[in-house]
Amino acid sequence: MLTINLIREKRDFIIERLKIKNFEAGEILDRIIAIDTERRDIQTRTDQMQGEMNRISKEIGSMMKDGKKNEADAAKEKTYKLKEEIKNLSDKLIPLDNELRNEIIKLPNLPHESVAPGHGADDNVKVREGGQITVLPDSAVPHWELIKKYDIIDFDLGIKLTGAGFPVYKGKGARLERALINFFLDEGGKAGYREVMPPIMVNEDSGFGTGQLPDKEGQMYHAGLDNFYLIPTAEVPVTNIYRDVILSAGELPLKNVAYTPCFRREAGSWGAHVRGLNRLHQFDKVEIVQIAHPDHSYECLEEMVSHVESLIMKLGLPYRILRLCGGDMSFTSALTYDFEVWSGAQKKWLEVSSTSNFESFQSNRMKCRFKEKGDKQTKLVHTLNGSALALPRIVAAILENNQTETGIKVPEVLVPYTGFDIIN
RNA sequence: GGAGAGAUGGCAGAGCGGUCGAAUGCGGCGGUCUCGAAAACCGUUGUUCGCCUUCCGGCGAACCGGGGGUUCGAAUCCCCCUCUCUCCGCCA
Repeated sequence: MLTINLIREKRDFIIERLKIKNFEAGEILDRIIAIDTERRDIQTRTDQMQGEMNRISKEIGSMMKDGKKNEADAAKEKTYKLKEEIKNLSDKLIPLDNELRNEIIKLPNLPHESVAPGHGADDNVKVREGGQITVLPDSAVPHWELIKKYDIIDFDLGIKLTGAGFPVYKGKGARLERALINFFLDEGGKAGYREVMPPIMVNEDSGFGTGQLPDKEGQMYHAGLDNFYLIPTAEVPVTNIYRDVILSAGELPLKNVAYTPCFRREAGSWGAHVRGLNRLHQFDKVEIVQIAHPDHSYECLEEMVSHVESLIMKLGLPYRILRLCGGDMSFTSALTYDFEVWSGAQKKWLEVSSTSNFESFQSNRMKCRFKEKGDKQTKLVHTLNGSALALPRIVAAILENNQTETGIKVPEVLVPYTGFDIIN
């Protein structure tokens, strides 16, 4: 959520920046500015009247004490009309506040100056790539055949238990999944992230704080009886740890890493291109989240990018890093790097991490602020997060790229975690 | 699920219709003392919005879990909601 101050002061700048995201902001901004002007006018007037009212009430108090009942009654007479005027005016204030907020939350975050214009995936900018593109023999098969062959992930059983997109990991498949989670968590710990285990259901306030609500309501599973949402990513609970909190500059950046299952309804996005592990309703992910000082948040972002990159390198997977163009970025992000790994048998790139700086977009929703030492005023922190990493496509890539005649070779770094070096 | 009690500033905890943004203690910050530290002593100490101020700041409004009501006036009285605690029940 953009701050009202920025909107008041930099209307034209916002319009320019949002063009990069192919968003026409002019009309909304003008509406916001008009509502805001009216709101301030009304508040100024009600504040004045309320002050007058408070003064008279105090006078009545001391008159009563002094036994001047007649004077007090006369003063009461004066308040009746004033009270009514205040009510008439202040009744307008709440609807105006709501209206204002409803308009402001329609505005996406401003893209960072390094973000290229563009409309979709084709316009993303390749930052760098690493690893060797895997060349597999013609006999190589995609992961959905490998998991059947070795009986390590069972989609049909998941359909029986729940529905499509809820796989059951079995035997070495389950072990591999757990090994990856532990490996990612341990690597996060080594990089200075505190491990947390948050709830995987959140309330409405948390959903709003990170920007899932009201926008992506339909993309989350909702437990209606209690009004809880199953998290689509650990970003939601972990970032909301700092909702309504005032930090001191000295404690920044705060770094947390969390493993959670993630739940996504993925309404309307199924098709032939999302076979097997490519898209699921429930999947595992380790997420890193940073709460950063605004002056240093882009250094934090670079550090997170290096961390994610190191994970992929250690797993020995070919990868590339993309800086998303304006049209492909999320509503909430200021700058996003996507990480993709090469899936040898499908012969395509699979997105395994999205690492972003949200600047103050989430913190303004969450009211997460900090104070500089000796400073009275509060400022908004910057929030960042990244997948480090999302499991299913990593598993898909490992299975496909590492397949051999005799079985699937487990990446060396994972062997201490799995307890085996081949799936056969 | 049943019965009862409660929710006040960073924490603990008073206040139960007017002078209460709120006593007191602890903590935090600044200072005195000290070679330095501790102790002691002194001072200071929330957030949001609006108006004025080119800085420093000043003035006003609101906030005592959330929402509504009574009243000239509400932390204090009434209603609803949420949450917490205690006992009972159930239970990994």
